[in-house]
Amino acid sequence: MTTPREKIIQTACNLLEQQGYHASGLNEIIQASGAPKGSLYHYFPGGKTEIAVEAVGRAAETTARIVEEHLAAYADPDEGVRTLLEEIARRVEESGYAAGGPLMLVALETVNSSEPINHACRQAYRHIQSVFSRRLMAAGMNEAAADSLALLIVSTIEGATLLSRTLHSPQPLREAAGFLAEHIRRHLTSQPGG
Amino acid sequence: MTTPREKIIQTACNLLEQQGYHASGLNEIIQASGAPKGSLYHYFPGGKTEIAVEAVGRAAETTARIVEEHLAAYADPDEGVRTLLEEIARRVEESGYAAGGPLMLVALETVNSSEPINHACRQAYRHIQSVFSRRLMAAGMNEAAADSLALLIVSTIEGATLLSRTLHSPQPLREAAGFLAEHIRRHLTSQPGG
DNA sequence: GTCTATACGGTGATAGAC
DNA sequence: GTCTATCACCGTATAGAC
Repeated sequence: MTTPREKIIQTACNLLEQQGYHASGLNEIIQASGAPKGSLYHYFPGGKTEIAVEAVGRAAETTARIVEEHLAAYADPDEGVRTLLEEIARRVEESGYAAGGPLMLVALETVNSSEPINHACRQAYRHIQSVFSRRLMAAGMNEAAADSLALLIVSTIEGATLLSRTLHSPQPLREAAGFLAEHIRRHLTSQPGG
Repeated sequence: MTTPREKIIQTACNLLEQQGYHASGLNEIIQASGAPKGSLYHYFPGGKTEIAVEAVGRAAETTARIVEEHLAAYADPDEGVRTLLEEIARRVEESGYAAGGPLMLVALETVNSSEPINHACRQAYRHIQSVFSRRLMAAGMNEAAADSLALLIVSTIEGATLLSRTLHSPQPLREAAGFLAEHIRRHLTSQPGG
């Protein structure tokens, strides 16, 4: 069942990722989604803000699922993170550096202008952080250390994606992949249960 | 000598940093700068795009100077980077997470929509990267290794700033400070001349 | 639920007087 | 150099018919 509401949210996800909040007009979103134009405010009484909040939540779910899949596919978290970064680099490059980091642009644009959207972005990043953190705890780290390292992982991924897109090069993401994998492995092997 | 052109560029720097390109209107920039409104296209025949290009260049110079000062103030690059990150965290926190990372927002907004502005952002990041790289080479690293590590440093700073602003917490920047300093020190001590 | 029409303010940019 | 007036377009949001 693909409701008009669903199509609008998914289209908004892509447009916000590539263009950002202010550059993505309501008309553009509706037209690209193929959803009926007249029922926009029927499905989203909160207007553009509500669409963005829903899109950010959707982007967070999608991202968290991808992260989980990569982390679950390898016996060691450092290898999971490394392949995740390589996959991100592949996707960013494949899109011609037009896509990648579905949250960062909206997060920055709205940090000072929309409390509801900022709240959604915070929840999104905290959710993704928790996925990394749980995996690190399962590998033997205590909660505080896992949370700290998970936050660093998310920060590094976002920064490397930002630089890769801006510089039109996968190098920042590839550098980050090696750096993160090395750091994670070191922290795990220095743990009591390592 | 503070020409109207100069005032406009500096005002644009601040507004672009806080709100981004699409959210900062020409009227807003002119009014906030106190510059005469009628001479906008006399000083900037290229319109809004030219203002943004100039502002990005100015932001890059300012940032590079701050980085250089911190790196020059310490005998070891890892300590310079650590205090730089702490200074950034202080500034971001002090602004109420409204400012920080003068380039990232414009860089992301324009990566797919304005070639001239993207070019300015690329030059800006490359310039800042070279400041780190030169300091690492002075500490004994070879050029390739220094460039790689410098790119990672820039990526990590940008990502941590992004997360700190979004989450309204200095923690991402503080985590990044410790991890980067540790990583840099390790790389330097494993070098031949370390 | 979906449509069309429209209100209302804003945008970047230009023209021409001074 | 600076001003005012104005352009054509776009934005979000709403009203009312069906």
